[in-house]
Amino acid sequence: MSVERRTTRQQRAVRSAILEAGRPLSIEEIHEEARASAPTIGLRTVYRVVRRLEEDREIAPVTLPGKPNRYESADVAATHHHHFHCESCDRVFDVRGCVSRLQQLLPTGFVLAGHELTFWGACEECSTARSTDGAEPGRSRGRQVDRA
Amino acid sequence: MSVERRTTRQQRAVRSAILEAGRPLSIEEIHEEARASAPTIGLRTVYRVVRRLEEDREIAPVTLPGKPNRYESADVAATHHHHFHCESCDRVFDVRGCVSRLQQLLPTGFVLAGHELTFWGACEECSTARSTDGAEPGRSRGRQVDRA
DNA sequence: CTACGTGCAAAAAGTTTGCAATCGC
DNA sequence: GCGATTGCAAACTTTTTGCACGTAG
Repeated sequence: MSVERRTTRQQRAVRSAILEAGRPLSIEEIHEEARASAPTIGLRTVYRVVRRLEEDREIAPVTLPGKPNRYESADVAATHHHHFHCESCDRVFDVRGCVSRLQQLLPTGFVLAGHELTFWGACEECSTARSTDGAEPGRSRGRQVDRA
Repeated sequence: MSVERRTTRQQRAVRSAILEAGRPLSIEEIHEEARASAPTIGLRTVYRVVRRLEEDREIAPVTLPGKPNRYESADVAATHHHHFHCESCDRVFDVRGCVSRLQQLLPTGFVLAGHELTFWGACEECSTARSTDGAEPGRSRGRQVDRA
């Protein structure tokens, strides 16, 4: 019945990459991050582990307009929030809070099941870099950026 | 110098399909709609005409999470609004109005360039159909659904 | 007379899979 | 040792484009 589950270095690498990122990661970002602790890990494995984590409800997909899915901790996803896409470094950040009275925007008869609010622009690092000397934060390690 | 421009039946079919739909259409929807007035039109032509209309700023792309682009009249796009995706019939409708004070949701230092608010659920036709007898509005001709 | 339209094949981009070698347990 | 797991390359999907040739403004 139950499928045997083995815990491998690769699985741990993928899991912690996502859970500790503090922001939604794309498959490629997960791959890069996971290579730090499992240098030989291939895309094949990243996709499979991500899928399994998703099935196990440990992580949740984040869909953005025009972009492939990203993934974040299911715990984070459970708290209603939205996303900011930095057009400069292509990273995505969580944005706490939301707006109210959305249903009233809809035409009569429409049943609201959910919504997604996506912001875009420049993240703190990129806007700072550009206004000072034009350096590209680009590939720097993502960190949690959130304020009270 | 100037490029000769010929007006063909196919071009007119694509243009009016989009401009008169009253909601954003996918390439496939445009294709279907255009076939009504230009029965032999191929997908290749739809893509090319849509691109040209986009370059000429007659229409504007609408990007939704996880979906291919749709297109709507540039005039409509010029008025700030958002979109509702019906999960039942897969059509997208315009939603007038917006919410305020968005910048204050962002972390300090983030520069906001734009945002997109996408709703999903059941449109009027689909929610009505399901609550009465379960009929599928599905492929019915799209019409403007908007209220004051 | 050329720009335009068409069908088809195949490129991009992203994701998934076949299968032999590997390595937890 | 056994079989789940891995990793590379290749297959797949979906959307978009290049080409060669016929059509039509």
